[in-house]
Amino acid sequence: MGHKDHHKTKFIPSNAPTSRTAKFKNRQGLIEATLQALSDLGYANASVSEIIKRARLSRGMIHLHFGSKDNLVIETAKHASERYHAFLETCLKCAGPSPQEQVEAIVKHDLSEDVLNATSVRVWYELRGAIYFQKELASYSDTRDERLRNVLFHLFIQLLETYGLKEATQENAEDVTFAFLALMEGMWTDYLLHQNGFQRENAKRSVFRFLQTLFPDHFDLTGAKLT
Amino acid sequence: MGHKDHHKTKFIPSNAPTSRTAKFKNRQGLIEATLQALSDLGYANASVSEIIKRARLSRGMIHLHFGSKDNLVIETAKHASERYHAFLETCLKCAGPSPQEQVEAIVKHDLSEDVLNATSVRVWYELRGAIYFQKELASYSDTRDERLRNVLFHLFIQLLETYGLKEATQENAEDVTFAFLALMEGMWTDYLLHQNGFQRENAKRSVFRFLQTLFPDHFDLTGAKLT
DNA sequence: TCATTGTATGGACGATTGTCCATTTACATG
DNA sequence: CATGTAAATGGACAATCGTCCATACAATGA
Repeated sequence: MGHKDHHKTKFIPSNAPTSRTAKFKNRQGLIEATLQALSDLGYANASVSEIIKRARLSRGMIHLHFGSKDNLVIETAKHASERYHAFLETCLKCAGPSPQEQVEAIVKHDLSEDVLNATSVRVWYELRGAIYFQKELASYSDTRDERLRNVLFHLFIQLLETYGLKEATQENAEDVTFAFLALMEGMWTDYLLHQNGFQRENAKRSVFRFLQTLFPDHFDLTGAKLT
Repeated sequence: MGHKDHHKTKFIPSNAPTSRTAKFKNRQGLIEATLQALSDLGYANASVSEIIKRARLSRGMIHLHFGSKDNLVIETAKHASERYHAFLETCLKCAGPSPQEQVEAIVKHDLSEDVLNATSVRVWYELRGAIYFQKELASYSDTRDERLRNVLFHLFIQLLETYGLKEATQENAEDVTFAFLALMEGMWTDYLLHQNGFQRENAKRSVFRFLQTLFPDHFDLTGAKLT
């Protein structure tokens, strides 16, 4: 069949249809509403009723767009994960090329208000808790995954080579990476548990103090030292 | 009233009744079953039915012993929290008195199989997630609370005074405490997310490497240095 | 303008939730 | 052994859960 598109609208199949964009907007709205509900009520209480109330849509929409509630939650986790990594990517691109500047960018990203805020931290915790009975979530609820781990490993290898408070062994770099990630992760937990007392600046200083101890030539208490 | 106890059983109101101990045993059983259910199914799916199935008791028991399911969960959190702190206390008592040995004891406690195991970590995560809509849980689901924080703060002050890679300022000790706690916390999260790949020994070495960097005279990769 | 198509609505459904209570069971005492 | 009290049972209850579908709506193409 190809004989019948003789005066179709120039092969622009469906460019302007407001319904398409409206559909997408509703889909997006459901995901945002799920994030909101997870944050407000936790996984246990984020029911279909609560989600559609926040999305200002009707019951059926979840089934229409996602097939099931489980699927909606998975797509929500996917969305959150992608947003996290996309923003991180941007931060790394904007920062200077030196390893210490790259590490600094990661710290600042992870402690920024865009990433470390009441809603996100809650959502990450809820999603991680749900991994056990919703295995598909595992791949989307680990922000410190292999990707980030590898980036950091290579940055620390470089730093260890430049300066040697320790020798630049494989094991050293692995340990530093491991400890650094655990440290950042722990900051998030601290934020979750002590949201009132948490001081973003203290957290940042504490991390840079850790880095300064390891690499006195490359870091000080405010971030990367430019050499 | 008072004229009628002339030959009551010597004021021992109910000493030997096996029913009392049986009741206590059932109460304890419900708490253990709740821990199990939280670990197996998560907070969202740990229903009354699932809990009593594990406790091998009848529906009504939860209401009899705890008044409500919410209350049962709170008591369970309390129980877990007390167990954690009691064991920590024991570890600190058994360890040597020097600050580096005390810190070592804390590390080994927190990374021991008694504390860091599949069930516990799951339960802590679930309980923390539930804080937002069950505020009472907050006081029981933070293992790294003020108590532990103060103990560590004073240990690090001592260590900073003995040896000065940094000066023994208030701020320094606070930062070290903060970072140390975050580091330990992060280990737990890593365990939760990568249970298969997690190596207890690597985690321990990583922590001691961190401590060694800060206090080269007091720690090496295997723990406290005895001087 | 009138069909056709895909989107959106909200009520119905059975299953399951937590709570409660009328019974039954077990045990200590008279 | 009979009696009374505390412990334990398991079914009834309304409320809510997630799923699904008959219906209504809006936009597109002939």
